[in-house]
Amino acid sequence: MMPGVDPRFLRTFVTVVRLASFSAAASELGYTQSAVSQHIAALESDLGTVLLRRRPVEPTAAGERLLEHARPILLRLDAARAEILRFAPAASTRLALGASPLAAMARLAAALERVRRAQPRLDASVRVADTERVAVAVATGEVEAGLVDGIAAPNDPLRLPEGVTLTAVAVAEDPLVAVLPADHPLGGGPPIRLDHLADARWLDAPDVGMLALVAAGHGIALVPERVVDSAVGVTGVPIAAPRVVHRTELLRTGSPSAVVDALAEALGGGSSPR
Amino acid sequence: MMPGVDPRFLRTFVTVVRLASFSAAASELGYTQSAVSQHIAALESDLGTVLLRRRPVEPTAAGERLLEHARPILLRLDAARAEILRFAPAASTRLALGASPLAAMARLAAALERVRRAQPRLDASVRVADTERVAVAVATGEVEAGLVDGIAAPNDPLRLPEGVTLTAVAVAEDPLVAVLPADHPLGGGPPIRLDHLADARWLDAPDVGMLALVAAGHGIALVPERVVDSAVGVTGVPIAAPRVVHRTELLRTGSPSAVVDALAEALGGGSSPR
DNA sequence: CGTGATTACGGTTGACGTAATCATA
DNA sequence: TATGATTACGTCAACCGTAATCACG
Repeated sequence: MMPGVDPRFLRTFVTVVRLASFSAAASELGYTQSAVSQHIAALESDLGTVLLRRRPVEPTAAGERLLEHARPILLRLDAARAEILRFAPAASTRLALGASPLAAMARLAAALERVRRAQPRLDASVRVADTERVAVAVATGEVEAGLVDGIAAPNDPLRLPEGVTLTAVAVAEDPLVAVLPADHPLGGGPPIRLDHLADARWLDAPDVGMLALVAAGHGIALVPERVVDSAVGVTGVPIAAPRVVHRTELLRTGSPSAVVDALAEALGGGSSPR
Repeated sequence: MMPGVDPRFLRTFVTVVRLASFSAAASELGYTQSAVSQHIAALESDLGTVLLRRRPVEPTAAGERLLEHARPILLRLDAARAEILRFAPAASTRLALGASPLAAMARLAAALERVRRAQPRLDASVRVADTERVAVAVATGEVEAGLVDGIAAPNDPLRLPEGVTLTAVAVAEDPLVAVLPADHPLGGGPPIRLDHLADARWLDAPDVGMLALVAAGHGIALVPERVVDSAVGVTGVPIAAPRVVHRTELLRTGSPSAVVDALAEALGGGSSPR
């Protein structure tokens, strides 16, 4: 009567779209070609709409819309499962971490060292990936916590992928300055309004290596203030209008965990719950 | 092998928690007491954790966490279903709307009138409810669109319930002023910083009727600028620090709809997609 | 004891696989 | 014609209801 869209069907649907093939999706998911066909047929009949064009396999407009719902739903479903599973086994000694490359690695190492002093038998490991993958890994329980960074408004949490809800503990927040070649006309002037620079050429990742590019006159970059001090050939110009910071956060799920608590403590985060 | 949390089980779980009873949930959902018990047992066994304490029925800590995932998941599942179902029937003539009470009703009526001139056979209706209910009604397809209002930062969309993703078309945005009794010490002074007023007494809905209360000295209110002009006995003080506006939005799903397009057009929204 | 949750058990539904058929590049 | 999607059909798991049992107030 009210069938309600089986998530398993959604999972095969997104897989079919990703691989653009029923049979490839079947083998990846451990189904037969037939089962996949039946899944898609069930969805299409239930929703009364064609979701895929076949040969070549590609989503219709309705299919595109369904995709935008399906991915966050599946993510959240996995996250829910992973989070509750954490309640079962009493305090494992594993502490797998995710970290995006630019997040303060040295600081993480120091914090881990401090945690290990209290818990010597801790089996800690760190995997490096981009911020989005780290967030998903934390949500789905692949890792216990993640250290990520990014650009945000002051006191605002970083943006996470849709469907991912995690607790963010702010670990660091550095004001950003716009960096210009030393001879740039805007250098040395008053604070810049970012919204007046809409058509300037941007280098948006706060990677120190990029300062060389800026010095060479190839663009404008946003970097933490303190990075600029040690660089030559560039000028740091404070930003007036939309105030932005480079923010580092420890991401964790809502389920209680002594080890993660200890790590958060060691990282010395002023808490900023979401 | 990877069972994956059946949403039907989640639905009975949240119902059981809401009603604090297995049997009540069973009758509401059209199941037997036994089936509900089996649903909860399946979840608990799958997740390896006790989710509910029985007699009285209440969620454990793990159950609480699961609830926070379950509700948005179920909402989103319904939303996905509803949105795709819209693709099936070619242009129904129904236009059910939701509206929160304070949103510009006169303006809505005028816009509807204009839409009906183009489509005389349109079966339009308006249901009034609070903003959250309106948002959910739009997401789940109960209504085609919703007119809502609320307080937000300039250019920021209104906050929607978790799990609800809709397109918001800004219909109006009025700067807010703090309203004080005419004899209030802060009146006539410089712009107020809201963050300096943390412990003042608030009346947070921008309802004109409340100006009377303010005039009588019962609190401080945030209201649209232009409302203050016509009121007596109160002073409007501009706000400096966290700039806030009273925002009115037309909420709609991502699925294309000629009628809703027409309505958005008639309301004259500067588009602000999400 | 009585209300309400759990367990036992059997029937029916429906998801999946095998295999045959159809369609398209 | 070959690769790949669909349809036909049989099987088996699991979901739900009936009914008996258990437990807490």
